[in-house]
Amino acid sequence: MLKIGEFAQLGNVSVRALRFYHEAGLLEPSHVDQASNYRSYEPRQLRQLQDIRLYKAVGLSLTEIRELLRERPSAAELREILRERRALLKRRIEDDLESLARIEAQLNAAADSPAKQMSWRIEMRHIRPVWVAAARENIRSYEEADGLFAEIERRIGTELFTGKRAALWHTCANDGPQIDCEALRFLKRPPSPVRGIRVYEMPATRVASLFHTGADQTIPHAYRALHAWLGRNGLVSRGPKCEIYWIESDKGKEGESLTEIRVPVSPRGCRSRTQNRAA
Amino acid sequence: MLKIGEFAQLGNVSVRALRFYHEAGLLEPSHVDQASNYRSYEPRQLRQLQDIRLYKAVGLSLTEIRELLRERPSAAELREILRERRALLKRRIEDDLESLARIEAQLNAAADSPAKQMSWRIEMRHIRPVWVAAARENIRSYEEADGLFAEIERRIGTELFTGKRAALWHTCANDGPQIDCEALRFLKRPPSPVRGIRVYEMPATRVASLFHTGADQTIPHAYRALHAWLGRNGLVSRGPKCEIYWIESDKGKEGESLTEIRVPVSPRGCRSRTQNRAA
DNA sequence: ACTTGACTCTCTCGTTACGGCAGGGTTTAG
DNA sequence: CTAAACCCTGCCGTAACGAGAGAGTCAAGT
Repeated sequence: MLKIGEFAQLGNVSVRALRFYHEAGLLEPSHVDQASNYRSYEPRQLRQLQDIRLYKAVGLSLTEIRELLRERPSAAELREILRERRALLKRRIEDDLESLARIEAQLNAAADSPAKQMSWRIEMRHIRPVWVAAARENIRSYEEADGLFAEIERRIGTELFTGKRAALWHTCANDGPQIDCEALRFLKRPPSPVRGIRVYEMPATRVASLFHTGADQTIPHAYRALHAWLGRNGLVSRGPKCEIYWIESDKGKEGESLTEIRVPVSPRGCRSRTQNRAA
Repeated sequence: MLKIGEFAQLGNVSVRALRFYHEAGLLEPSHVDQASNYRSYEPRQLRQLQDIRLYKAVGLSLTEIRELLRERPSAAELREILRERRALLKRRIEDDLESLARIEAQLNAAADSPAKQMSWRIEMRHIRPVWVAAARENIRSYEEADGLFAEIERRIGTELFTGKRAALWHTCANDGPQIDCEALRFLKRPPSPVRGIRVYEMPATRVASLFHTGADQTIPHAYRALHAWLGRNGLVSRGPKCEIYWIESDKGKEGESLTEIRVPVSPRGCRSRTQNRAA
């Protein structure tokens, strides 16, 4: 019979932890004095304490450990649990390393343009599938896009809209004389069929996303930064870029505007039929 | 000006988190309505939110992030921080993998002797340096060790003792006719010089430790398990094993006894002059 | 003007696995 | 007999929010 202090020392845990395990039903002292409430433990209980520490080291929570102790699992079951844990751990490690790499890329980006002081935050995002109404046309100037939006808004009740205006740029001025613009509105739900307007569900995608604030002239800078970032992160664009006009500024006060640029990406070396020259 | 919900959506965080960041002084809304307490944010604040998420991804605490945001660090400083984090992460990963490996070894140990049902828990422990009083002699039978303990106890006041009796077995019955036993008592502090008894400080060591309960006859099983475990973990013994008699049983009720066995170890391939044949 | 639904506010509690007190009883060695 | 060393219960604090209650606000449609 050991007092709690000795038992704690032998088991390499704190007295406080032992009391906690008692309260949590993980390790019941073999005897509790009626009068003084002193706990005592028997030598053989050391084994159970060591088991608890073992499970803790694998990353199990005390609740899970309690279950395990109750069920007295076989070695095979233990190995199974261990395998799961190992897999989980490896995933976590990979995630960590990946995010570290991206952060490093971000820092390098900052170093690339130290004079500019303007460095962009670019993130990967998972986009859920969403229903859209679209009007696509070849236009000669960016201003003509307004007409496309107007057409969507004429054909579809505004009460179905969610979010703001957006556009897919299948081809832009950089790529040649043609500007192939698909004006978009996001919809709350699949609408009843509409004539004159294409309505479809955009599939889920992974995109690199960048937010641009301020005057529209600086948007090309943002694009250059985005493409540089893609290169550093071993990614390639695999479709038309999407702009979402979260805040559209009135002429004169352009500082207010907020535009999100999304480029669907896949790892370099991954071929896709939807690959776009524009990217 | 964005309402908190929109801002949260654009920044990929929860409304709750934004309120929390406000309270914590991480991200002050650009405006709070006097009457309704509604928070509003400006588009440019998105950048700061993204920074926060970036730092969080590196593993910084919100407190640290707050400092960082206040100090507006240069890219070079950021890289420094990142390097630290990366190092820390790598250490953590290695630790995790190491403990996983040990646990797997433990499971294999259990598989080795499924019939026995008796599987031992073996752990690595770091032993702090400690002062000891020792009496060492070649003896012919284990019972003679009692005499050595008696001698220590005669020569040194018992008020200096801490812990229980222990013994270093430089040579044991397995190794030949000679049993080279060093009886030990741990001391609270370095004592004044004593004649007739060797007193010295045992250095810090890493040991593999195993607790044995029950009848003394099963101790050899424990030793075999311990050596098997060392083999599986790529460790070799590098000195005399130490037994600590935490509970010494009276004859008749041997179930109560508790003996710790410690073997000082080093990674395989690591040579040492104190290497002992007995191990 | 009224309602409805979508937002928003503050406040409190819950989470994990204990650590660190305070305030008071117990054991043990000298 | 007393002092030191243990032990007890009970309460608060941790990090970073999530969940939910209960109440106030906003925008749109009737």
